[in-house]
Amino acid sequence: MPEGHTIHRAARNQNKWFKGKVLEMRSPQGRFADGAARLSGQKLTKVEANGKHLFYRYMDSGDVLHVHLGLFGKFKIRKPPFPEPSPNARFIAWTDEAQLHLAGPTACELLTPEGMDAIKARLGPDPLVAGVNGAEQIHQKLARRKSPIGRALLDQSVIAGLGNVYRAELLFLVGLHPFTPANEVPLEKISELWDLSVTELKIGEKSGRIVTVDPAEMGKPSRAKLTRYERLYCYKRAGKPCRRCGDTIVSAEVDSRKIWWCPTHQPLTA
DNA sequence: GTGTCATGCGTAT
DNA sequence: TACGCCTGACACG
Repeated sequence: MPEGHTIHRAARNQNKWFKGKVLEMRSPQGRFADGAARLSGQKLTKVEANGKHLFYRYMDSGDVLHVHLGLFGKFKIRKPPFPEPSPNARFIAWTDEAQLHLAGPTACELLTPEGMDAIKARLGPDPLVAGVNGAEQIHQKLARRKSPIGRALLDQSVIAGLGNVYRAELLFLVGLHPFTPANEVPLEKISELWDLSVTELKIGEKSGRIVTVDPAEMGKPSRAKLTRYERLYCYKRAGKPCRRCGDTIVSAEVDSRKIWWCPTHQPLTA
């Protein structure tokens, strides 16, 4: 389930197990055989997350492993005794203590540091990178865009790390209709959106799932007590009542991705 | 068991 | 705008 929170969580977890360690590596599926052969036996300096991208730094050689999970990619961390890797594993990498198992990524490639910088350069601010305030930057990028804010939020060069779930939920939380022209969203609203992104993605990174609903509104004591059907306000809730006002959640397609909103909380003419 | 859809994105048209 | 890539979950029968 890869939006930015998943990627940062993966980096944190993988650093815990593999940072500073010499990793053996191979590609059961074969599509990363050359890369695995090159990296195998190298010491992994650290894992960095930026938006939905992961960069594995090998400072001794300068090699960078770039992974993007896309829609289907998944990591597993396994403890010994290691089970047989699935034949479709793009790579497995391991020490004596743990094994990292990757399947189904959109990107798994070797880069130079320059190649990594080029990818980072085209990403907008990432709410999960500490110490960044992206509001001004985002506002400037949107200044000349008449296209809908609902499209802009999935553009990784505007803001890095949001996916379709956070898009719908954040727009609900700030009360913006997804079809609002991006350049008509005032800086204060962008600021609100940015701050909420930080808050919500942090919650997602900690818990490992996207939970935007305030548990008190559902009469629950904590986020952890919410059922899978109670965690979101809008995403995939077409035809259901808004949790706050009871109006019917509606949906539409933007660039062949679905989006959901509450007509009352997110009027087009705000 | 089969079919559809999905938290993504690059490339071709 | 459409398609291809890649996998797993779930609805349906």
